[in-house]
Amino acid sequence: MSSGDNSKENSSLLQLDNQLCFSLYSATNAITRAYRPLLDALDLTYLQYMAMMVLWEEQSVSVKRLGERLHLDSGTLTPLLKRLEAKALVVRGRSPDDERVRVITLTDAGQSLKTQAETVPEQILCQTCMPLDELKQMKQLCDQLLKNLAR
Amino acid sequence: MSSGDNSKENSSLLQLDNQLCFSLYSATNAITRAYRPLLDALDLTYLQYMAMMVLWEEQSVSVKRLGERLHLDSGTLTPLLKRLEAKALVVRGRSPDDERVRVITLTDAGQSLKTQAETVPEQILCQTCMPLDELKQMKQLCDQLLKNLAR
DNA sequence: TGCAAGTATATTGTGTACAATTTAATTGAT
DNA sequence: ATCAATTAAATTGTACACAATATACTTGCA
Repeated sequence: MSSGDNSKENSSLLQLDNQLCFSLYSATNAITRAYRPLLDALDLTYLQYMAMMVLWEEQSVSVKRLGERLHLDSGTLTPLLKRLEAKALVVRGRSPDDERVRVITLTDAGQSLKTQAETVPEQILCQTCMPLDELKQMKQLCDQLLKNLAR
Repeated sequence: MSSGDNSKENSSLLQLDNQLCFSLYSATNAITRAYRPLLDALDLTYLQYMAMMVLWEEQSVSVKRLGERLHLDSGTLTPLLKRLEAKALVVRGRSPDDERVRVITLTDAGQSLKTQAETVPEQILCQTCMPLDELKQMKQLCDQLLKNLAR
């Protein structure tokens, strides 16, 4: 090989990290696909489901707060929240204290969707076919990575 | 609490898996963001970079083959490949054996971009601030998950 | 008090993902 | 040889992500 060791090292380095990033990326796409048929029954996308989870915990949040919880900005959240409002799952009000702030509040329909949603996690857990400790380990590593890359 | 243990169990179950899926999802978004400024220098998006990596390995692939490597379909790949062609990094030809098959081939410009790309992985590796063995472990867990969820 | 700086959300534009459908070429069974 | 079934890509439509910018409200200080 005319280019020798150096080219080989660069290639394998390229591969190592890419395998990691790409594995992460592919696993995320795969799990989103796994959720899809389950969430179709609730007429929610995966992101909408995540937003609803925050609301099921907090009842009422600002766009800023929701963005902090989901690590997303208003460019993603505004259209998402309009869709949830169109489905009558939330109301997009204003804070009386600060007219700039949108206050997203769960409706009764939004609240009652939680009962149906509670069957979802177990089904996904099942489909992963992985022991709980490995899933926990994975979560811990992802959280560490996210923290280290925090913008 | 009027709803008692059952509600508590459902909630924690809901949380466990969601923390996993959501951590995975957030980590993937974070790493894509980390790549962005580096890839901007190459005028590539993260997905375009991944497609180029397949091409740097294989020189020439069908859309089907590329889709198998990236776990994506023609709905995602066709517009992507048109963009790469518009940048003159690839040529979208046809197989002489089978006119249905698009054969994507690296151009000289596409090939020579590899040299610049070789500096990227190390920089990302650095930014993760994580030991290699943890990254490898993470990759292994993601690969297992992907395999178990394979469509 | 008035206005510059800051903050919260919305908008615009580009580029993924992917389901569903369409188009065009190939194959295989009769 | 022919045509139904299959296959490979492309198209259409919806919904994220996110950079860059715009808008509207609030705050703080001269």
